Amino acid sequence: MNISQASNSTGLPAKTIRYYEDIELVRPTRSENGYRAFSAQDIQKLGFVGRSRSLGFSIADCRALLTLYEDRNRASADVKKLAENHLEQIDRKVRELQSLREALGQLVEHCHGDARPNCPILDDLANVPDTYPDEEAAA
Amino acid sequence: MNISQASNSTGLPAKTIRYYEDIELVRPTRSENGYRAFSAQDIQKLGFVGRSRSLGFSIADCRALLTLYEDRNRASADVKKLAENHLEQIDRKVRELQSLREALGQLVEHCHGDARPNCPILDDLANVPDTYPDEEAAA
DNA sequence: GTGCGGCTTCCCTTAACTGGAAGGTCAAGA
DNA sequence: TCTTGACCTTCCAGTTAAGGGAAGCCGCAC
Repeated sequence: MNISQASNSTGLPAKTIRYYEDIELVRPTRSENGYRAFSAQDIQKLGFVGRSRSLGFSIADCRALLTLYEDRNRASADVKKLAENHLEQIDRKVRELQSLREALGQLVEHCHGDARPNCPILDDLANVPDTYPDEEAAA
Repeated sequence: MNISQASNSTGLPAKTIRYYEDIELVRPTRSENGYRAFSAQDIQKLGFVGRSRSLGFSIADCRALLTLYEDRNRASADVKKLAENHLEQIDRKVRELQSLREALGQLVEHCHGDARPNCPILDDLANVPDTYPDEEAAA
């Protein structure tokens, strides 16, 4: 199987597949003409990595998952631990983004957004903490 | 003001400040000995950038915000628009992460996580869609 | 034999820094 | 005066996970 067919089978761009070979996630053999030759197993591994990546696992995680995947004596607890760590990272990121969203949302809400130059968003970024940020000071 | 003092005042690492000079976000003057000399305005701009960055704005956004900040005739609508675009990006990212979290959470939930090798997480990544993923097929 | 698509390698670019090496500057202490 | 140590400088490389593009084989159809 040539690289373009591997690409079609996995949904991964050819460039990405070459990159994955470069970092030794897969090791396709070579045909006599020098073209990469992907086995069904290679395709399987590429698909595995693609799905892992789409779940947000890093390449390092994917490598670990592949190793576990190929280890017939692995403990599912090991896999679960890896996935749970990743889950925690996701949760952290979501919380972070939400608090950020909150802060920026506040700012946007208080900006009248017209042709006048006065702008609470810029004021806040410039660290001119006036009036609105907390209502307690405005009482 | 030397770079370490600028760093203390703004909370930005010295390395980052040098980088910001490199990409011309700030243009500190130089002392006779070649050291960077930061004015109060420079500090103000660095702080502005730091706060914008911590709200997740890209450097390109920061540059635009700085330009607006320094434009006495800017319309607050321009700033608001930039911020709102950014808000949308954040919302998109949060939704994306949440659906990802959902998918991975499902997988983790169904993994018994013990010493046995059988693991639904790996099965899913290997694209062996059996039993659990949708209950409709298990009926 | 020549065109064209597919394949190869190689190098550059991305975003936003961070780390580290080699070397100049400055103030204090022996 | 010399030295030590902290601080400063520039420059180069590395990070993540690829993407773009150039230069040059390979293979097949016309």
